[in-house]
Amino acid sequence: MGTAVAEDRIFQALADPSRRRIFESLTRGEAAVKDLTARFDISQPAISQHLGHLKSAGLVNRRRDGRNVYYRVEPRGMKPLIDWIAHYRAFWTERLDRLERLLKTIGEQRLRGGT
Amino acid sequence: MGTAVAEDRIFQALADPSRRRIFESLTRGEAAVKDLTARFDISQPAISQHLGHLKSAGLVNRRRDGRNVYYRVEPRGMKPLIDWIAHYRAFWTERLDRLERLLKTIGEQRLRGGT
DNA sequence: ACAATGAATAAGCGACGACTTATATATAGT
DNA sequence: ACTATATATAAGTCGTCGCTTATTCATTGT
Repeated sequence: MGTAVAEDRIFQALADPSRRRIFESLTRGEAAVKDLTARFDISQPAISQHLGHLKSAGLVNRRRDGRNVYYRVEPRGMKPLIDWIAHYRAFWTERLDRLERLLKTIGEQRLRGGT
Repeated sequence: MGTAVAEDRIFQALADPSRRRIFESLTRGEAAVKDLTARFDISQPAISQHLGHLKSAGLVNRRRDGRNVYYRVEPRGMKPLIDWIAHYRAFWTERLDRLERLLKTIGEQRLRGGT
């Protein structure tokens, strides 16, 4: 029953706005903790904790360089999320197509003076 | 600064495992609250609350039929999430491609007896 | 009008999570 | 060895969240 899956940690990691902003910031390039601390208005420990969550979710990687620790996005980290969505992609597109057809049909009926 | 965006509610809605299971269940077809209450091991109010969250996140719709209230997935609801991911798609694919090339290169080096 | 069924809301509780400050660890430079 | 800088961890606080039970609202049938 305790089937904790990959998308679990990812959704949780990205659910917090501050953490998502940090993550988005990292997509624009590798950054050290001090950089992020300067960029955002929360304490350095808070930044480190967020990075810890992102890391254990597989979304970022660490690299040490002297006193600095640089974090960068792990591109493969997003895969489980993409897969989760893709699992229902057929559903989404099918439904969206059906909706478009429906709206089109209704539009045509209205033009013809139908209900 | 309080820029609460669409993906905010979506990520939050999908972050909870129970709620995500309910949502996934709905992707397999429309269902009434009583159906979901029978399907899952949590109380009816809990189900209704989860559905409320999913609804206000734009992920599901309501339809009343007599005493029953049927919920169904709103296909367009996923769009903000897909867009959010797609916004970095160039990033992901670029990085993934580079990674693949790198791994390939390393593999070739190893075959040639390199480090 | 009444009873029965289905769903939503109210209120409260316990756990978890996102912060904080304080402290520990690691590295660099003198 | 000492000091300064960068990061991580510890401990505690406060709000939020997911759940429960109790109740209310809505609809149907007799």
